[in-house]
Amino acid sequence: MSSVNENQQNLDFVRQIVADDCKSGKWDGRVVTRFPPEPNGYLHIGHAKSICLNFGIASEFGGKCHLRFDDTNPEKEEQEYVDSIIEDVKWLGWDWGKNLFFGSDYFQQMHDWAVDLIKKGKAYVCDLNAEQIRQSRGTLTGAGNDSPYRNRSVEENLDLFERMRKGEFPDGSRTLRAKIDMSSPNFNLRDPVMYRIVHASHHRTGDKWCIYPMYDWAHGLEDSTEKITHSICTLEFENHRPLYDWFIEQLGIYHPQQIEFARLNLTYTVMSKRKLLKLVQENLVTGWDDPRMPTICGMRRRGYSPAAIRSFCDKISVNKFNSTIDFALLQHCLREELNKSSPRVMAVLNPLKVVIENYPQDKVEYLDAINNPEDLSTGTRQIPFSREIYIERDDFMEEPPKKFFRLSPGREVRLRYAYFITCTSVIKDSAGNITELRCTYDPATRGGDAPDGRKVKSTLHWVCAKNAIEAEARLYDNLFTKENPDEAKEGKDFTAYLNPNSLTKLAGCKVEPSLKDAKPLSRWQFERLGYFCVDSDSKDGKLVFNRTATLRDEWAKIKNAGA
RNA sequence: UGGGGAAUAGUGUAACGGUAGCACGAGUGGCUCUGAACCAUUUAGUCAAGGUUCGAAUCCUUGUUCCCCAGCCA
Repeated sequence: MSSVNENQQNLDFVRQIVADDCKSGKWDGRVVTRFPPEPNGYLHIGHAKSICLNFGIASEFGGKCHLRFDDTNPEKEEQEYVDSIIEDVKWLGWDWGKNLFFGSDYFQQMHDWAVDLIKKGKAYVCDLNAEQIRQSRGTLTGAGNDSPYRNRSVEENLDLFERMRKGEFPDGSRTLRAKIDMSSPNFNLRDPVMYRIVHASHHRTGDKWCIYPMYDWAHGLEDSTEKITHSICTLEFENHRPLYDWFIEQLGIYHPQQIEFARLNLTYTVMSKRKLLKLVQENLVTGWDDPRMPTICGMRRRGYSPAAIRSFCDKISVNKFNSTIDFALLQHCLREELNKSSPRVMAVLNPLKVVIENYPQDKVEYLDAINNPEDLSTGTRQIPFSREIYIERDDFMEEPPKKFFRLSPGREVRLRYAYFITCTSVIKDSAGNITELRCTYDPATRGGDAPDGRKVKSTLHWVCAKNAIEAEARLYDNLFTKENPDEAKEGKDFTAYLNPNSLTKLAGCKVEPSLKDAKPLSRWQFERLGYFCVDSDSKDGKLVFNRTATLRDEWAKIKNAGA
């Protein structure tokens, strides 16, 4: 936990408010935030922004952050989502201690407060159906009309509300509404619905209730009950703040401050739960945890580390206007973190066999390789080398262009941690495809350095053919081809911009033997290729790797510029 | 058309009346047993027009553009 330095500048606007409040003693120095997801979907990177904001503030200011499920709509919510959300927040590295709450735990209290409001003449039972309410709500410029049931007596309202609660009326037949102002320019104040009748089983309260509170009524009460100081939510709730305040003021209960910030948008992705759900339901991806999804579980499976996501949330800061973050920034945060933390290993994705003709037939020797040059405390390992090895097909060109430094006929390169080799001949099949390379090695360059000081332009990764492990690699690209898939042309929706090449499966990859017992979710850097993560589909003897991200690739740029 | 918000390099974000800075991206060079990392360096910005002021991204006025709101969703 870090504490906020008094002199620290550059606080985002939310932290600035919190800092000011701490200074003025507004909340007696308390800082209590909350992350209040509805358990109706999986968490995504946009939620991570909110999670890091709320838990981050609590941590920095010596406060607490509650994890609270806003489970007021039994028709959409499920235990499966509760479980996944708990797992994801935990995985991101945050701890709510004992402060795990559910809005549904407060249903009785909310009900009693509603009765209070009825008694004060501030709420009434309305018999209009949904369509009638919509029609009487008015328009952007014109006031709405009072419900004909607006002036029922307190006694009648009390009686009807009680009968609503007992289940005497069918779904949608009545609501409890706040009596505010049907002519308010703010729609949220035009007698908003507080309770609706829904005879549905709730994942936690079962059939105890058949009336369920609406978000606006419930949320402030939840915050108030938990003595939240700063109730941080997204921009679209700005219009709701007057209602949030109104309910709490009418009840005369503890009053937290609602603060709104802009939600996250990322290029080449969609972020709404509805759209992500559609991708899952229509099998456009393999599930919520498809490594191409911006969900936390998808990113975890892809190989993102919690630290990388936290660093990203840190860098994007928080503001009050909509913006779209360049996916490259996320990628930068990822690489920055994985570069420090990932053990290096050699793997060949598209193998090309190389026979070293002057190397003894049956000899196998072991060479020292550094596990992580960014962290030498991780030590070294030994990798086998023999007469036949695999190199990357892309690392050889028969007729190399000027800036191609890798292997070509007659050229000498280094095999990482091993020897200098020179290509002596190219073997092709009848169709003219290269099937094998013949090379010679210089025994004096063992380990990778030439005693005579001569240099090579390039170092290649390789895997010993005799000891290689077969593996599958799944390479990912953006799920969408368009920077903003939401900006769909007429008659199309975001799915029209799905990238047909977002997944490439490569079978027959060769990885070094040290990876034999690599555990699912373990993260590695395949030297010169990128960061890879063992997929949960891996079984004994059948390793599957997800490419988390490529390394930055200068040669690819040169190549593409030439094309 | 009513109400609520917001505008700073390509992108994101600081500067709280006193030198417009940082990060990502892009470019160039260096280094290199990863064409990675790292180092150096270049590029490029205050929505517009007025006003206040010695001095304005910041304060005032007017305008422009963008986002949100008419669920018994959250």
